[in-house]
Amino acid sequence: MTNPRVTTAPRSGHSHTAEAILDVAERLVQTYGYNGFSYADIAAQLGITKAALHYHFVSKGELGVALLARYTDRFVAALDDADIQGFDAAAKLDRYGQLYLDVLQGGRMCLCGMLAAEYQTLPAPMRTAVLQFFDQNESWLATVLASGREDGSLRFDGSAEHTARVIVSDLEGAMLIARLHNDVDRFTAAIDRLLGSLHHPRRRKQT
Amino acid sequence: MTNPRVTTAPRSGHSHTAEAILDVAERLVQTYGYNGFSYADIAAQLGITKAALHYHFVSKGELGVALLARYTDRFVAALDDADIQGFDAAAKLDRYGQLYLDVLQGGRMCLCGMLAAEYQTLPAPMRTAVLQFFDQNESWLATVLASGREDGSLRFDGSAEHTARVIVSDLEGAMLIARLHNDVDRFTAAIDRLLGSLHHPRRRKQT
DNA sequence: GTCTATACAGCGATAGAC
DNA sequence: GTCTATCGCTGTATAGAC
Repeated sequence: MTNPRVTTAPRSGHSHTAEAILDVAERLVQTYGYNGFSYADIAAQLGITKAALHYHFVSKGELGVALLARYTDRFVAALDDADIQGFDAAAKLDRYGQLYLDVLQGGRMCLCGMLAAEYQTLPAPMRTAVLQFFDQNESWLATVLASGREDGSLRFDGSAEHTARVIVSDLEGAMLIARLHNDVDRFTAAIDRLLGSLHHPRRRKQT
Repeated sequence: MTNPRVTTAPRSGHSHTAEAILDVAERLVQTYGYNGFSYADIAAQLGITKAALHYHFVSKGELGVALLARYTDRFVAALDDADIQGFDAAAKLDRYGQLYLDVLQGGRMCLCGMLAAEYQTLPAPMRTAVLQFFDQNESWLATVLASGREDGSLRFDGSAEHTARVIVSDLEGAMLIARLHNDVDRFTAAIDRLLGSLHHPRRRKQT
Protein backbone atom coordinates (compact mmCIF):
# COMPACT_ATOMS: atom_id res chain seq x y z
CA MET A 1 0.00 0.00 0.00
CA THR A 2 2.71 2.43 -0.87
CA ASN A 3 0.44 4.11 -3.36
CA PRO A 4 -1.10 7.37 -2.28
CA ARG A 5 -4.68 6.90 -1.23
CA VAL A 6 -6.99 7.23 -4.15
CA THR A 7 -10.53 8.41 -3.88
CA THR A 8 -13.23 6.07 -2.67
CA ALA A 9 -14.89 6.38 -6.03
CA PRO A 10 -15.09 3.19 -8.11
CA ARG A 11 -12.80 2.69 -11.07
CA SER A 12 -15.10 4.74 -13.22
CA GLY A 13 -13.54 7.77 -11.55
CA HIS A 14 -16.75 9.55 -10.63
CA SER A 15 -17.30 11.45 -7.39
CA HIS A 16 -19.94 10.44 -4.90
CA THR A 17 -22.38 12.99 -6.27
CA ALA A 18 -21.68 11.93 -9.83
CA GLU A 19 -22.44 8.35 -8.84
CA ALA A 20 -25.69 9.44 -7.22
CA ILE A 21 -26.61 11.28 -10.40
CA LEU A 22 -25.86 8.19 -12.46
CA ASP A 23 -27.96 6.06 -10.12
CA VAL A 24 -30.99 8.29 -10.57
CA ALA A 25 -30.45 8.81 -14.29
CA GLU A 26 -30.03 5.08 -14.85
CA ARG A 27 -33.33 4.30 -13.23
CA LEU A 28 -35.05 7.08 -15.19
CA VAL A 29 -33.72 5.84 -18.52
CA GLN A 30 -34.61 2.24 -17.73
CA THR A 31 -38.12 3.33 -16.79
CA TYR A 32 -38.99 6.21 -19.12
CA GLY A 33 -36.31 6.07 -21.80
CA TYR A 34 -33.56 8.48 -22.73
CA ASN A 35 -36.06 10.84 -24.36
CA GLY A 36 -38.46 10.46 -21.46
CA PHE A 37 -36.54 12.18 -18.69
CA SER A 38 -34.83 15.52 -18.18
CA TYR A 39 -32.14 17.11 -16.03
CA ALA A 40 -34.98 18.63 -14.04
CA ASP A 41 -36.18 15.15 -13.07
CA ILE A 42 -32.77 14.16 -11.74
CA ALA A 43 -32.29 17.48 -9.96
CA ALA A 44 -35.66 17.20 -8.24
CA GLN A 45 -34.95 13.71 -6.92
CA LEU A 46 -31.52 14.66 -5.61
CA GLY A 47 -32.57 18.01 -4.22
CA ILE A 48 -30.00 19.93 -6.25
CA THR A 49 -30.32 22.26 -9.22
CA LYS A 50 -30.04 21.56 -12.91
CA ALA A 51 -26.96 23.74 -13.03
CA ALA A 52 -25.21 21.51 -10.52
CA LEU A 53 -25.85 18.53 -12.78
CA HIS A 54 -24.17 20.27 -15.69
CA TYR A 55 -21.05 20.64 -13.53
CA HIS A 56 -20.78 16.85 -13.29
CA PHE A 57 -21.99 16.00 -16.79
CA VAL A 58 -21.63 18.86 -19.21
CA SER A 59 -24.29 17.57 -21.58
CA LYS A 60 -27.04 15.00 -21.56
CA GLY A 61 -25.19 13.03 -24.20
CA GLU A 62 -22.13 12.88 -21.98
CA LEU A 63 -24.28 11.65 -19.12
CA GLY A 64 -25.68 9.00 -21.41
CA VAL A 65 -22.23 7.79 -22.37
CA ALA A 66 -21.19 7.63 -18.71
CA LEU A 67 -24.36 5.69 -17.98
CA LEU A 68 -23.58 3.18 -20.69
CA ALA A 69 -19.96 2.80 -19.61
CA ARG A 70 -20.90 2.04 -16.02
CA TYR A 71 -23.72 -0.29 -16.96
CA THR A 72 -21.61 -2.24 -19.41
CA ASP A 73 -18.72 -2.45 -16.93
CA ARG A 74 -21.00 -3.90 -14.29
CA PHE A 75 -22.52 -6.36 -16.71
CA VAL A 76 -19.16 -7.53 -17.96
CA ALA A 77 -17.92 -7.79 -14.38
CA ALA A 78 -20.84 -10.07 -13.59
CA LEU A 79 -20.00 -12.24 -16.57
CA ASP A 80 -16.34 -12.36 -15.57
CA ASP A 81 -17.46 -13.37 -12.10
CA ALA A 82 -19.39 -16.29 -13.54
CA ASP A 83 -16.26 -17.35 -15.40
CA ILE A 84 -14.12 -17.15 -12.27
CA GLN A 85 -16.61 -19.12 -10.18
CA GLY A 86 -15.90 -22.09 -12.39
CA PHE A 87 -19.53 -22.74 -13.27
CA ASP A 88 -20.18 -25.15 -16.07
CA ALA A 89 -21.63 -23.74 -19.28
CA ALA A 90 -25.23 -24.52 -18.42
CA ALA A 91 -24.90 -22.80 -15.06
CA LYS A 92 -23.31 -19.79 -16.72
CA LEU A 93 -26.30 -19.53 -19.03
CA ASP A 94 -28.66 -19.67 -16.08
CA ARG A 95 -26.60 -16.98 -14.41
CA TYR A 96 -26.96 -14.84 -17.52
CA GLY A 97 -30.71 -15.15 -17.41
CA GLN A 98 -30.63 -14.31 -13.73
CA LEU A 99 -28.89 -11.02 -14.50
CA TYR A 100 -31.78 -10.01 -16.72
CA LEU A 101 -34.30 -11.18 -14.15
CA ASP A 102 -32.66 -9.03 -11.49
CA VAL A 103 -33.11 -5.96 -13.66
CA LEU A 104 -36.72 -6.75 -14.42
CA GLN A 105 -37.53 -7.42 -10.77
CA GLY A 106 -36.42 -3.87 -10.08
CA GLY A 107 -39.25 -2.81 -12.36
CA ARG A 108 -36.79 -1.76 -15.01
CA MET A 109 -36.07 -2.52 -18.62
CA CYS A 110 -32.52 -3.42 -19.64
CA LEU A 111 -30.75 -0.11 -20.15
CA CYS A 112 -29.45 -1.09 -23.56
CA GLY A 113 -32.70 -2.71 -24.61
CA MET A 114 -34.41 0.57 -23.90
CA LEU A 115 -31.74 2.50 -25.77
CA ALA A 116 -32.02 0.04 -28.66
CA ALA A 117 -35.59 1.23 -29.17
CA GLU A 118 -34.45 4.86 -29.12
CA TYR A 119 -31.31 4.15 -31.11
CA GLN A 120 -32.16 6.43 -34.03
CA THR A 121 -32.41 9.43 -31.72
CA LEU A 122 -29.15 8.87 -29.83
CA PRO A 123 -25.94 10.88 -30.29
CA ALA A 124 -23.20 8.92 -32.06
CA PRO A 125 -21.07 8.14 -28.98
CA MET A 126 -24.07 6.56 -27.26
CA ARG A 127 -24.89 4.51 -30.34
CA THR A 128 -21.41 3.07 -30.36
CA ALA A 129 -21.64 2.19 -26.68
CA VAL A 130 -24.99 0.43 -27.13
CA LEU A 131 -23.60 -1.70 -29.94
CA GLN A 132 -20.56 -2.56 -27.85
CA PHE A 133 -22.75 -3.75 -25.00
CA PHE A 134 -24.48 -6.25 -27.22
CA ASP A 135 -21.26 -7.29 -28.93
CA GLN A 136 -19.69 -8.12 -25.58
CA ASN A 137 -22.79 -10.00 -24.46
CA GLU A 138 -22.91 -12.04 -27.63
CA SER A 139 -19.21 -12.80 -27.52
CA TRP A 140 -19.39 -14.06 -23.96
CA LEU A 141 -22.46 -16.14 -24.73
CA ALA A 142 -20.90 -17.61 -27.85
CA THR A 143 -17.89 -18.75 -25.85
CA VAL A 144 -20.10 -20.27 -23.18
CA LEU A 145 -22.24 -22.01 -25.79
CA ALA A 146 -19.25 -23.43 -27.63
CA SER A 147 -17.72 -24.84 -24.45
CA GLY A 148 -21.09 -26.16 -23.36
CA ARG A 149 -21.57 -28.04 -26.58
CA GLU A 150 -18.09 -29.47 -26.20
CA ASP A 151 -18.50 -30.66 -22.61
CA GLY A 152 -22.01 -31.94 -23.34
CA SER A 153 -23.90 -29.71 -20.93
CA LEU A 154 -25.55 -27.77 -23.76
CA ARG A 155 -26.96 -28.62 -27.15
CA PHE A 156 -28.25 -26.42 -29.93
CA ASP A 157 -28.54 -26.24 -33.69
CA GLY A 158 -26.44 -23.83 -35.71
CA SER A 159 -23.37 -21.89 -34.70
CA ALA A 160 -22.62 -20.64 -31.21
CA GLU A 161 -22.53 -17.07 -32.48
CA HIS A 162 -25.92 -17.42 -34.11
CA THR A 163 -27.42 -18.99 -31.00
CA ALA A 164 -25.92 -16.27 -28.81
CA ARG A 165 -27.74 -13.67 -30.88
CA VAL A 166 -31.00 -15.50 -30.43
CA ILE A 167 -30.54 -15.64 -26.68
CA VAL A 168 -29.90 -11.91 -26.44
CA SER A 169 -32.84 -10.90 -28.60
CA ASP A 170 -35.21 -13.37 -26.91
CA LEU A 171 -34.29 -12.09 -23.46
CA GLU A 172 -34.60 -8.45 -24.47
CA GLY A 173 -37.98 -9.12 -26.05
CA ALA A 174 -39.18 -11.09 -23.04
CA MET A 175 -38.14 -8.24 -20.75
CA LEU A 176 -39.86 -5.66 -22.90
CA ILE A 177 -43.16 -7.53 -22.97
CA ALA A 178 -43.03 -8.71 -19.37
CA ARG A 179 -42.46 -5.17 -18.13
CA LEU A 180 -45.31 -3.98 -20.31
CA HIS A 181 -47.66 -6.28 -18.42
CA ASN A 182 -45.88 -5.73 -15.14
CA ASP A 183 -45.67 -9.50 -14.99
CA VAL A 184 -42.35 -11.04 -14.01
CA ASP A 185 -43.80 -14.52 -14.49
CA ARG A 186 -44.00 -13.89 -18.22
CA PHE A 187 -40.27 -13.39 -18.20
CA THR A 188 -39.39 -16.39 -16.08
CA ALA A 189 -41.63 -18.56 -18.25
CA ALA A 190 -39.82 -17.34 -21.35
CA ILE A 191 -36.31 -17.94 -20.02
CA ASP A 192 -37.29 -21.34 -18.66
CA ARG A 193 -38.38 -22.33 -22.14
CA LEU A 194 -35.36 -20.78 -23.82
CA LEU A 195 -32.69 -22.06 -21.47
CA GLY A 196 -34.49 -25.39 -21.13
CA SER A 197 -34.22 -25.88 -24.87
CA LEU A 198 -30.47 -25.33 -24.64
CA HIS A 199 -29.72 -27.55 -21.67
CA HIS A 200 -28.69 -31.08 -22.37
CA PRO A 201 -31.85 -33.18 -21.97
CA ARG A 202 -30.96 -35.02 -18.79
CA ARG A 203 -34.44 -34.25 -17.63
CA ARG A 204 -36.68 -32.30 -19.99
CA LYS A 205 -39.74 -30.91 -18.38
CA GLN A 206 -43.04 -31.29 -20.18
CA THR A 207 -46.17 -29.46 -19.08
CA MET B 1 -76.20 -0.74 -53.03
CA THR B 2 -79.16 1.28 -51.91
CA ASN B 3 -77.08 2.96 -49.27
CA PRO B 4 -75.91 6.48 -50.01
CA ARG B 5 -72.29 6.51 -51.11
CA VAL B 6 -69.96 6.87 -48.16
CA THR B 7 -66.66 8.69 -48.30
CA THR B 8 -63.66 7.06 -49.90
CA ALA B 9 -61.93 7.10 -46.54
CA PRO B 10 -61.31 3.69 -44.96
CA ARG B 11 -63.50 2.50 -42.14
CA SER B 12 -61.40 4.42 -39.66
CA GLY B 13 -63.30 7.47 -40.86
CA HIS B 14 -60.35 9.77 -41.41
CA SER B 15 -60.03 12.24 -44.25
CA HIS B 16 -57.34 11.99 -46.87
CA THR B 17 -55.20 14.54 -45.04
CA ALA B 18 -55.73 12.80 -41.73
CA GLU B 19 -54.59 9.56 -43.33
CA ALA B 20 -51.50 11.28 -44.71
CA ILE B 21 -50.76 12.63 -41.25
CA LEU B 22 -51.14 9.16 -39.78
CA ASP B 23 -48.82 7.73 -42.43
CA VAL B 24 -46.07 10.18 -41.56
CA ALA B 25 -46.62 9.96 -37.81
CA GLU B 26 -46.61 6.18 -37.92
CA ARG B 27 -43.26 6.08 -39.62
CA LEU B 28 -41.85 8.65 -37.19
CA VAL B 29 -42.99 6.69 -34.14
CA GLN B 30 -41.71 3.42 -35.55
CA THR B 31 -38.35 5.05 -36.23
CA TYR B 32 -37.79 7.55 -33.44
CA GLY B 33 -40.39 6.65 -30.84
CA TYR B 34 -43.40 8.53 -29.53
CA ASN B 35 -41.16 10.83 -27.49
CA GLY B 36 -38.76 11.22 -30.37
CA PHE B 37 -40.90 13.18 -32.82
CA SER B 38 -42.99 16.35 -32.74
CA TYR B 39 -45.86 17.95 -34.60
CA ALA B 40 -43.24 20.13 -36.27
CA ASP B 41 -41.66 17.02 -37.83
CA ILE B 42 -44.94 15.90 -39.34
CA ALA B 43 -45.82 19.39 -40.52
CA ALA B 44 -42.46 19.81 -42.22
CA GLN B 45 -42.78 16.56 -44.13
CA LEU B 46 -46.30 17.32 -45.29
CA GLY B 47 -45.65 20.97 -46.05
CA ILE B 48 -48.38 22.19 -43.74
CA THR B 49 -48.29 23.97 -40.39
CA LYS B 50 -48.51 22.62 -36.87
CA ALA B 51 -51.82 24.40 -36.42
CA ALA B 52 -53.31 22.45 -39.32
CA LEU B 53 -52.32 19.23 -37.60
CA HIS B 54 -54.17 20.23 -34.47
CA TYR B 55 -57.31 20.60 -36.57
CA HIS B 56 -57.16 16.90 -37.48
CA PHE B 57 -55.82 15.60 -34.18
CA VAL B 58 -56.47 17.92 -31.27
CA SER B 59 -53.68 16.55 -29.14
CA LYS B 60 -50.64 14.36 -29.59
CA GLY B 61 -52.23 11.75 -27.36
CA GLU B 62 -55.27 11.64 -29.61
CA LEU B 63 -53.03 11.20 -32.62
CA GLY B 64 -51.28 8.37 -30.80
CA VAL B 65 -54.58 6.62 -30.12
CA ALA B 66 -55.64 6.99 -33.76
CA LEU B 67 -52.28 5.59 -34.79
CA LEU B 68 -52.75 2.57 -32.58
CA ALA B 69 -56.30 1.97 -33.75
CA ARG B 70 -55.33 1.97 -37.40
CA TYR B 71 -52.24 -0.15 -36.86
CA THR B 72 -54.11 -2.74 -34.82
CA ASP B 73 -56.98 -2.82 -37.32
CA ARG B 74 -54.58 -3.51 -40.15
CA PHE B 75 -52.76 -6.16 -38.20
CA VAL B 76 -55.96 -7.92 -37.19
CA ALA B 77 -57.20 -7.69 -40.79
CA ALA B 78 -54.04 -9.44 -41.94
CA LEU B 79 -54.62 -12.19 -39.38
CA ASP B 80 -58.25 -12.53 -40.43
CA ASP B 81 -57.06 -12.78 -44.00
CA ALA B 82 -54.79 -15.68 -43.07
CA ASP B 83 -57.77 -17.39 -41.47
CA ILE B 84 -59.94 -16.87 -44.53
CA GLN B 85 -57.28 -18.15 -46.91
CA GLY B 86 -57.62 -21.52 -45.25
CA PHE B 87 -53.93 -21.92 -44.48
CA ASP B 88 -53.01 -24.70 -42.13
CA ALA B 89 -51.70 -23.72 -38.71
CA ALA B 90 -48.04 -23.94 -39.66
CA ALA B 91 -48.61 -21.71 -42.66
CA LYS B 92 -50.48 -19.21 -40.51
CA LEU B 93 -47.51 -19.05 -38.17
CA ASP B 94 -45.19 -18.41 -41.07
CA ARG B 95 -47.53 -15.70 -42.27
CA TYR B 96 -47.40 -14.12 -38.84
CA GLY B 97 -43.63 -13.98 -38.95
CA GLN B 98 -43.83 -12.52 -42.44
CA LEU B 99 -45.93 -9.63 -41.11
CA TYR B 100 -43.14 -8.72 -38.73
CA LEU B 101 -40.55 -9.13 -41.43
CA ASP B 102 -42.44 -6.74 -43.68
CA VAL B 103 -42.32 -4.06 -41.00
CA LEU B 104 -38.63 -4.57 -40.36
CA GLN B 105 -37.78 -4.48 -44.05
CA GLY B 106 -39.29 -1.00 -44.13
CA GLY B 107 -36.56 -0.06 -41.67
CA ARG B 108 -39.11 0.22 -38.91
CA MET B 109 -39.70 -1.23 -35.49
CA CYS B 110 -43.12 -2.69 -34.68
CA LEU B 111 -45.25 0.27 -33.61
CA CYS B 112 -46.39 -1.44 -30.44
CA GLY B 113 -42.97 -2.84 -29.66
CA MET B 114 -41.65 0.69 -29.77
CA LEU B 115 -44.50 1.95 -27.61
CA ALA B 116 -43.92 -0.93 -25.21
CA ALA B 117 -40.51 0.54 -24.46
CA GLU B 118 -42.05 3.97 -23.86
CA TYR B 119 -45.07 2.56 -22.07
CA GLN B 120 -44.45 4.37 -18.78
CA THR B 121 -44.56 7.75 -20.53
CA LEU B 122 -47.75 7.17 -22.51
CA PRO B 123 -51.18 8.68 -21.74
CA ALA B 124 -53.65 6.15 -20.38
CA PRO B 125 -55.70 5.67 -23.57
CA MET B 126 -52.57 4.78 -25.50
CA ARG B 127 -51.48 2.33 -22.82
CA THR B 128 -54.79 0.53 -23.10
CA ALA B 129 -54.50 0.34 -26.87
CA VAL B 130 -50.97 -1.08 -26.71
CA LEU B 131 -52.08 -3.81 -24.33
CA GLN B 132 -55.04 -4.63 -26.57
CA PHE B 133 -52.75 -5.04 -29.56
CA PHE B 134 -50.73 -7.68 -27.79
CA ASP B 135 -53.80 -9.36 -26.33
CA GLN B 136 -55.29 -9.76 -29.78
CA ASN B 137 -52.04 -11.06 -31.20
CA GLU B 138 -51.64 -13.60 -28.43
CA SER B 139 -55.24 -14.74 -28.70
CA TRP B 140 -54.95 -15.32 -32.42
CA LEU B 141 -51.66 -17.13 -32.01
CA ALA B 142 -53.02 -19.30 -29.21
CA THR B 143 -55.91 -20.40 -31.40
CA VAL B 144 -53.56 -21.18 -34.27
CA LEU B 145 -51.21 -23.09 -32.00
CA ALA B 146 -54.01 -25.14 -30.47
CA SER B 147 -55.42 -26.14 -33.83
CA GLY B 148 -51.94 -26.86 -35.14
CA ARG B 149 -51.20 -29.20 -32.29
CA GLU B 150 -54.50 -30.93 -32.93
CA ASP B 151 -54.00 -31.41 -36.66
CA GLY B 152 -50.39 -32.41 -36.14
CA SER B 153 -48.77 -29.59 -38.10
CA LEU B 154 -47.32 -28.01 -34.96
CA ARG B 155 -45.82 -29.28 -31.75
CA PHE B 156 -44.73 -27.49 -28.61
CA ASP B 157 -44.42 -27.93 -24.87
CA GLY B 158 -46.77 -26.17 -22.49
CA SER B 159 -50.02 -24.41 -23.17
CA ALA B 160 -50.93 -22.65 -26.41
CA GLU B 161 -51.40 -19.38 -24.52
CA HIS B 162 -47.97 -19.64 -22.95
CA THR B 163 -46.35 -20.48 -26.27
CA ALA B 164 -48.17 -17.60 -27.97
CA ARG B 165 -46.63 -15.21 -25.46
CA VAL B 166 -43.19 -16.56 -26.18
CA ILE B 167 -43.66 -16.11 -29.91
CA VAL B 168 -44.71 -12.48 -29.51
CA SER B 169 -41.89 -11.54 -27.18
CA ASP B 170 -39.28 -13.40 -29.24
CA LEU B 171 -40.37 -11.65 -32.43
CA GLU B 172 -40.44 -8.23 -30.79
CA GLY B 173 -37.00 -8.79 -29.33
CA ALA B 174 -35.62 -10.05 -32.61
CA MET B 175 -36.99 -6.97 -34.38
CA LEU B 176 -35.55 -4.64 -31.78
CA ILE B 177 -32.06 -6.11 -32.01
CA ALA B 178 -32.09 -6.65 -35.77
CA ARG B 179 -33.07 -3.03 -36.37
CA LEU B 180 -30.33 -1.94 -33.99
CA HIS B 181 -27.77 -3.59 -36.22
CA ASN B 182 -29.66 -2.67 -39.38
CA ASP B 183 -29.42 -6.36 -40.20
CA VAL B 184 -32.56 -8.07 -41.46
CA ASP B 185 -30.71 -11.39 -41.58
CA ARG B 186 -30.56 -11.41 -37.81
CA PHE B 187 -34.32 -11.34 -37.77
CA THR B 188 -34.88 -14.00 -40.39
CA ALA B 189 -32.40 -16.24 -38.61
CA ALA B 190 -34.30 -15.79 -35.36
CA ILE B 191 -37.73 -16.55 -36.81
CA ASP B 192 -36.40 -19.52 -38.73
CA ARG B 193 -35.18 -20.98 -35.47
CA LEU B 194 -38.34 -20.09 -33.57
CA LEU B 195 -40.87 -21.24 -36.14
CA GLY B 196 -38.74 -24.24 -37.04
CA SER B 197 -38.91 -25.40 -33.44
CA LEU B 198 -42.72 -25.24 -33.61
CA HIS B 199 -43.21 -26.96 -36.93
CA HIS B 200 -43.87 -30.66 -36.86
CA PRO B 201 -40.52 -32.31 -37.60
CA ARG B 202 -41.27 -33.67 -41.00
CA ARG B 203 -37.89 -32.39 -42.02
CA ARG B 204 -35.85 -30.64 -39.33
CA LYS B 205 -32.95 -28.64 -40.66
CA GLN B 206 -29.65 -28.96 -38.89
CA THR B 207 -26.71 -26.70 -39.66
C1' DG C 1 -19.40 21.92 -5.87
C1' DT C 2 -23.51 24.23 -5.75
C1' DC C 3 -26.17 28.18 -6.33
C1' DT C 4 -29.24 32.07 -8.88
C1' DA C 5 -30.31 33.75 -12.95
C1' DT C 6 -30.91 33.49 -17.55
C1' DA C 7 -30.51 32.51 -22.50
C1' DC C 8 -32.62 30.29 -26.23
C1' DA C 9 -34.70 26.72 -28.80
C1' DG C 10 -38.33 23.60 -29.04
C1' DC C 11 -42.54 21.73 -27.47
C1' DG C 12 -47.83 21.09 -27.46
C1' DA C 13 -51.58 23.83 -27.97
C1' DT C 14 -54.93 27.86 -28.96
C1' DA C 15 -57.14 32.15 -31.16
C1' DG C 16 -58.79 34.11 -34.90
C1' DA C 17 -58.34 35.49 -39.92
C1' DC C 18 -59.03 33.65 -44.46
C1' DG D 1 -59.07 23.10 -43.88
C1' DT D 2 -55.21 25.81 -43.55
C1' DC D 3 -53.01 29.86 -42.28
C1' DT D 4 -50.33 33.53 -39.09
C1' DA D 5 -49.34 34.61 -34.74
C1' DT D 6 -48.65 33.69 -30.24
C1' DC D 7 -48.97 31.68 -25.63
C1' DG D 8 -47.07 29.09 -21.70
C1' DC D 9 -44.13 25.73 -20.60
C1' DT D 10 -40.20 22.74 -20.60
C1' DG D 11 -35.97 21.40 -22.57
C1' DT D 12 -30.70 21.75 -22.58
C1' DA D 13 -27.19 24.60 -21.58
C1' DT D 14 -24.32 28.68 -19.84
C1' DA D 15 -22.52 32.82 -16.94
C1' DG D 16 -21.03 34.25 -12.93
C1' DA D 17 -21.55 34.67 -7.70
C1' DC D 18 -20.65 32.14 -3.49
